Amino acid sequence: MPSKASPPITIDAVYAAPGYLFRRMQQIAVSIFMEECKAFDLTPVQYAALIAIHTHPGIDATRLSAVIAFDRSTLGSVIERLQAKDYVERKPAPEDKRIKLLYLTKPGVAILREIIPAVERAQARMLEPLKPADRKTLMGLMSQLVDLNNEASRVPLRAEDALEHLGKTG
Amino acid sequence: MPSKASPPITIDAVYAAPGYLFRRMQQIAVSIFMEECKAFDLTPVQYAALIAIHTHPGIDATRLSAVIAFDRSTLGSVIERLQAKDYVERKPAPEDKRIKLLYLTKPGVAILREIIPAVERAQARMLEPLKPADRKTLMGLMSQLVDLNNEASRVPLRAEDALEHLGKTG
DNA sequence: TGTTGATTGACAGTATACTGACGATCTAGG
DNA sequence: CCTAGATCGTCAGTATACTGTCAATCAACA
Repeated sequence: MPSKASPPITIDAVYAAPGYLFRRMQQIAVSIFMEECKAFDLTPVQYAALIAIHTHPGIDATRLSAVIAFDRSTLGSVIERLQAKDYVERKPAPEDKRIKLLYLTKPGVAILREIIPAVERAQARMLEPLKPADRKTLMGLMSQLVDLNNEASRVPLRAEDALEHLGKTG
Repeated sequence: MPSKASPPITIDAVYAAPGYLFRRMQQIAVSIFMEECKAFDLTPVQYAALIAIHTHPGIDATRLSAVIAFDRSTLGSVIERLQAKDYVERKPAPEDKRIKLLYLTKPGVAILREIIPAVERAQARMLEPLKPADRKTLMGLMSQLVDLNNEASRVPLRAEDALEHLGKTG
């Protein structure tokens, strides 16, 4: 019985690895989200962006990327798509010509209200196979882990810091 | 205190949602993996593919996609990149002209042996912020959840079924 | 005030993911 | 034997992600 020698090079080791389980669960989560929300033609990322802009009207793209933890580079095209659907509008900031401020349009606010029940269903379905107590345990541990690992991936600002200049809307 | 009326439309609700935590954790996991393995120029997906081919030599692309749970469409380009790095070779199957069988090359086996310690470090780092008991709990719940949700995302075959025709190598 | 350094949004390049479609091929049924 | 349906690899199209770079702009300091 080898106690700690070289681990076996087998796919079974991968199945039990955290990285594999996180990737797989993310796939499943997106799939469930898309299924519940297919009537609305919004991706999880686009949904998160809408919510964040609703919470912080007038936020700029860089701060938005910190608030929902995704890449500045990617965010541009996400916003473009939301603009094309007429859910978001961009206004130049008067005091800083570099910045474009983001606001929800009326249709943007409307779709948000409509989609929320579907999103709630999706979130519930992701955890449905677990017993209620286990769901709570899992979410608690995931929250801790994401929080404590926050600096591990490129997020230029912590969400709280990102909002210092805004009026703390919300 | 409203008990269960319409939920608030706020970004804070998103932060506690399973979908957000899974997406964020996946980002973090990839980031840690790439950091630990940067000397090897292999992505998590490419690593999983190498391991799976090593475990099941002569597997074809469709079955491989089931074994590591990713999309058939995407797999083509992943294999191409592994082929370009001379880690994988593809041989036409004699009895079925549609199929191309996958094998690791000598450099493929070698890089696998070399990268494994780095991968182990990455996997450990992902869970490091948690107490040991909590790590175990989290992995147990994630395994359950992924397993029970397996059909939720498009995986054409369960891994076990996918391997019926192979000699159950491993 | 004038230049340095930081910030913003944009872009190019690479790598996953997923949908839907396609031709080539195999297999079963008639 | 020959056609209908399934399967294999591939490709086009869309959407995330991340690295690195760039011009325009701003802020701060000498």
